[in-house]
Amino acid sequence: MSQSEKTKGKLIRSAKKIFSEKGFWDTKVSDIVKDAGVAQGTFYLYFKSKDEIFKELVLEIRNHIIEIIDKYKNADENIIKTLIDLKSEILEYLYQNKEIARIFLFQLFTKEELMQIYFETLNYIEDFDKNLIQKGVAKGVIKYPDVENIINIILGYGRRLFETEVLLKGKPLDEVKKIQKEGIQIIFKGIS
Amino acid sequence: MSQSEKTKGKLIRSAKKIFSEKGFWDTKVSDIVKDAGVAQGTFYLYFKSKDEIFKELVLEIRNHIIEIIDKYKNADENIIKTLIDLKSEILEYLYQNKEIARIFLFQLFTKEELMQIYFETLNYIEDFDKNLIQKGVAKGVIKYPDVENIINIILGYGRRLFETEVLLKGKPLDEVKKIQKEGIQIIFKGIS
DNA sequence: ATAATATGACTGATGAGTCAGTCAGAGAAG
DNA sequence: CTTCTCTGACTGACTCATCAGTCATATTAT
Repeated sequence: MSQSEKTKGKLIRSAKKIFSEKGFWDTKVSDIVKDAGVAQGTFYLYFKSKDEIFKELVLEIRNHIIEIIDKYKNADENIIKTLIDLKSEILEYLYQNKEIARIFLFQLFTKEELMQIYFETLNYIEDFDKNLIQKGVAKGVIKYPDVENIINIILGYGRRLFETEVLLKGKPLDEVKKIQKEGIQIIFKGIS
Repeated sequence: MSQSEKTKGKLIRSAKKIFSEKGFWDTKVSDIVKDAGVAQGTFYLYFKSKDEIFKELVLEIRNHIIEIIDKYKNADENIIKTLIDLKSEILEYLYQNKEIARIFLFQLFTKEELMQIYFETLNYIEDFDKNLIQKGVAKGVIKYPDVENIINIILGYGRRLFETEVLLKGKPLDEVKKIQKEGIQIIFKGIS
């Protein structure tokens, strides 16, 4: 790895850490460079601005989530299994990247542009879920017809699970996966 | 109403509006006073600091939500009805106070002190729900024993419903209440 | 020796909070 | 009734600390 790649990496690692702890506004560029062990000027060799590095982190999550979903785009196993597997994989990614996950969930709501990225990503998930649920309704496996509302239950649950069980309580991944699976099964029982 | 009460009221109204649009950090005291039609100095006759007025708004929500829950503390109708009524009442309050609701849901995550108020409030709701659900489990009405997980589903859903159906889509209160009732019934079917 | 990296003191803008001063109107004094 | 004084509410130009971003210079690697 070249020197410059190393330095940029250090800056990104420090930025993730500090943005996730203190949020965008309370994080000073001077905090990031101090943590990374480089000078203020060095930061600007790698990033145009504080805004830019922040956006880069946010896009990293968005892109990864979209990638995961795309893998499932042509899965045609049974509906509930697909959903459980997908949610489990997203959970795992967020679990392994708690810092940027925290940024994504909590720190995007003051900048219009970042909110758009957030909602765009959410929409992508919603569309996938909607498609899946609609198949279930068509097949008659799912009796409750308000697809939007089902998605509200599922997505609301997913977010909350990550917030409380992972971020607040710090439960291990396997346990949270198991809980999530149960939760989804319960929801499916409810709409059957 | 005295002159000074009027002025303080104007400042609070403007603060709600602007904080909810732009968040804490992007809102300048100069924005608030401009909107309220008073001078910068006047602001500091009524509030010690920008932090203070923000916190005042946040506490307003917390206190109101706690009040609502307390009303239900000794209700002993059937479990699902109590839950639906409570959630409906909280929904209605947030609906009527969208601006501070937006602040409460999205703007508290950069200041440690404010996050504590957020989690404290959430805890209050959780405790109430937990108590209710536990009764259901004891009675045998609810078969699924992981009370925490049930609460994850219910609370996650509540938040999400408000975010998408009220704040994003702007649906009328009655419709959202109806949707929420259906959602809760589905969850109950799932855990029965 | 030359290019690639890094440095950190500096600058300029910004915005929270201050404070000396204005002013309308309510009584009191003549 | 009119002049004087007092007071509560308000004003806005100013101060001062804070930071994002710059740049002339230094160091390191090839």
